[in-house]
Parts: sequence; structure tokens; C-alpha cells
Amino acid sequence: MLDIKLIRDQPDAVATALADKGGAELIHEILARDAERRRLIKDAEDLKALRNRASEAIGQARRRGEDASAEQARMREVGDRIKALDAEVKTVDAAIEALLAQVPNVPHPSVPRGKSDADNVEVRRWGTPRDFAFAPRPHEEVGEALGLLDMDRAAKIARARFAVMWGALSRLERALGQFMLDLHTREHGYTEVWVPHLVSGETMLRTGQLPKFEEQLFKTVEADEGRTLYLIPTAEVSLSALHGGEVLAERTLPRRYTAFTPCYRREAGTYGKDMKGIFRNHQFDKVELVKLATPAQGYEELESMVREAETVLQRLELPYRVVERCAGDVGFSAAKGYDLEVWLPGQGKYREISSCSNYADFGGRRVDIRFKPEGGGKPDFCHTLNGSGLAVGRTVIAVLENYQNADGTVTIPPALRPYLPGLDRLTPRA
RNA sequence: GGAGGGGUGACCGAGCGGCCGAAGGUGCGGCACUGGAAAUGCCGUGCGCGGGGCGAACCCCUGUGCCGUGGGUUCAAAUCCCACCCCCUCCGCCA
Repeated sequence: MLDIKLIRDQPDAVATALADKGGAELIHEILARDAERRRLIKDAEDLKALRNRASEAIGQARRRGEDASAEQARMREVGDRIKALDAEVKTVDAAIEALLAQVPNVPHPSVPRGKSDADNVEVRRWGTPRDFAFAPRPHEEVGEALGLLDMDRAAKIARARFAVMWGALSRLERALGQFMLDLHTREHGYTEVWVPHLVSGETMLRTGQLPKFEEQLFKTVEADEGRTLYLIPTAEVSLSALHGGEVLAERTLPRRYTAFTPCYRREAGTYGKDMKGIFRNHQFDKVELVKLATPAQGYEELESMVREAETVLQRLELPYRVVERCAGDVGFSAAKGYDLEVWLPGQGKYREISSCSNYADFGGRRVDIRFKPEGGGKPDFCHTLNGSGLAVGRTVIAVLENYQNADGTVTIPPALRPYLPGLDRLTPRA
């Protein structure tokens, strides 16, 4: 969330910055509530000061053996008024927090203006889409023809938008995850972390998944306890919540964490969209990248994170482009972000395979991660960054489509061979 | 699942209902000592919120709150009561 002080001090600047993103209309109401809050706090604290002084005097009087019952009765009343004021403060606090939670992050000045993804800006391209001597097929056809991708049985045992991958394709999925983790931990300075896939509602709130995206989450209930846990829609949730409530030493920043986990998403409201194959499923694997950085490091770390994700595609020799998201498309929590879009010959389009964002202090404030400056001084909120490095399911798609052969087989990208000993092509399942 | 113990500042660890934001230690910062360092000595070292000092930053003053979380008792709660969360030990069960 935004710093209320920023809204207080520069309401017009904030409203202007949110022009493309929305939320500017909330500013006025927040200011009104904030003024009310401060008035109430002042009143309550004045009374508390009065009570503290009186209590002191009562204590002394009683130790002298004097009667202080009149003063005690007076303070009892003051106590009741304090209680009432505190309750009002609490109500207003909750209202402000609810309002503040609806205000999106202010885009970084460098972010291009625009309303939708149509206004996103292509930053660079890498690789040349291969020339096919035949009509390249979409991944679901390639996979199903080989008998390795099995959407029907997945639907049978679960429902639509789930997948079953047999044999070598399952191996490919696993190998890709392994390959990405090794790359990021060995070459990019990330620490591999194994995290819970089910987290509390509190964690979902602190990572901005709730309440806004509740309809996208799978929720579990322990039947006999009635307790709720949520399936993570991305490992970003678990990774970025790890240090919630902590104050980190500046010299330990930036911290770079990566995790390979399944991700669970309801995909509500996407009926009919990307229904074929595994492009948009309820369950998919992803290698997630999360960084905690100082404000001074934040944007530099965003650029390097994008390059780190790109490296995966380069090693796999998959053509892609980098797109910077415009102000209207950058995402609720993000101050700046890039998408990596991989070339899918079966679709004849570049499609998103990674999204890297800097949530800046907006994220750090919400999860409450701060750092203590090296030379002393007040703790300040960390920048939190996250990105996919990469979405494994979509990488499988990219491999199936870009490496497909005329005979229906699929060549294994050379960089992946060490992870798939004895396998250089996907062939029909026996 | 049964029985018991415990959650205090960056960390360890004291703490009679008022004089406790909290002893002591460690760590950290500064200074002294040193050719430089170690050791030693001295000093300093929490966070949030509100009000004010030039409505900026840094800083200062002042008030208030914070001893797992939330309630309660009381003129007054780290200290008493209740609920919840978490951790630990022993027994049972178990991948």
C-alpha cells in the first residue's frame, strides 16, 4: 500500500500519477478520514496524559494513607471516555486501511503512459523465429499426437483446465524446473527455498492477493476445524512473505530467493480463453524469483531480474521479446514492470512467459519488511521485486512448438540434454 | 491425541500492580589507547502514532502507545483474569 503521508503531503501528485491506473477518486475520502483520525487521536491522547498524571498522584496520595476516592471516580469516567475514543479511532483506522488497500501503486516516472496492454512498449527482441517447412502445430496437438499430453484423462479425474503429462513429457517438465533453478542459483546469486504451498489468509492479505483477487484463489477448509488455508497462486506469495515483520540489516541486501512450486489459479472469468492444452490451467509449475532490495537498488535489480529471466530463454534458444508495461497495464502493486513474451509458432504470436515487476516500497510496506541503514538511521521499507524465471508450463509449450519436427517428434533443446540423459527427442509413447 | 513448560528490545536474559521503555550481558556505533589491529576503558544504541519547532529533508522538543495477539479487571497492567496463536519437553501414533 501507499504511504498515507505521501497522500497527505502530495494528494494532487498522487492523483495525477494514478490517472491511467485508476484509484485517484479515493484520495479525497482518505484525506477526510485521515483528518478525522488525527482529531480523535489528539483527543484520546490528551485524556490519557491527564489520566497518567492523575494516576501518579493517586498512587502517591494512597501511599501517604490519604483518601483519593473522589479522584479515582473522576478518572474512572475519563477512562470510559478514552475507551470510547479508542474505539472510534479503531473504526476510522479500519476504514482508512480498507480505502488505502484499494489505491494502486504509483507508477515510476519512467513508465510509459497508456491505458491497456495495447499501449505497452516493446523494448527488445532476441532470436529469430524459425522457418518451418511445414505448418507448425499448436502445442496441444503436438503433445496429444505423441500420446504424451493427456487432457481428457485430466478432465476425467479433476476437471477442465487440468493436464496429465506422460513419460518423457513429464520428465521434460521436471528437467526444465531443475535447469532454471540451477541457472539462477549457480549463476545469478539466488538462494533456493522450499516453501509451503498452502498459506494463511493473513499471508494472502499481506501479499495483496486478498481481498482483491479472492475469486482467483483456491481455498481449503479442514472439515473438522473450519480453518482455512489458501493454495498459492504463485510462489511469490510464500517467498515475499518470508521476512514479513522483520527488520533486515542493509548489508544483507539485496536478497535473491527462488522457488520451484506448483501454482493454483481458479482462472475465473476466463471461460473460452486459451482453453486448449496447458496454456492457462488451474495448476502449473513455475520457478519464481523474488528480490528484497533497498530503494537505491530496486530499479537496477529489476533490470537484472529481467536479464536473468531472459537468460533462460536464450539458453533454450527460444525467440522472445521484452515488453515494458504501460501505466495502465503495469499491475495494481507494481511501480514498473516488464513482460517476456516467447514466440509460439503454433499460435503465430508472442505470448507471455514471464512477468517481472518492482513493487517498490508499496510491497515492502504491505508485507512490512524494512531494513536498517548501515551507518545508522531510521529503518526504511524494502523494495520487493518478483518475476517468473520462468513459467515452466509455458516453457514446455514453447519447446513443443518451436522444436517440433515434420514427423511429429520434438527435439530436446541442447541446453536441456544434461538434465535428460538418454533423451534427445520426444517420440510417440509406446 | 494425552501431560507439562514457555513466548520481554537485533540476540540472550531479569523483572514486588504504580518510581519499567524496561536491570544485566552480547552484538552494533563513536571516542580513547595503538605504528596498525586485538584486548581494554568511556559514551551511545528500539519502533509506531499524534502535536509542535520554518507544513520539505535531516534533526530537536513534547505527548501517547508498544513486553506473542485480542479482550477484561483497576485511578494505574510486562506484572492479575479470560480467549486465541506460536514454540519447547515427555508419552502415544506416524510418511
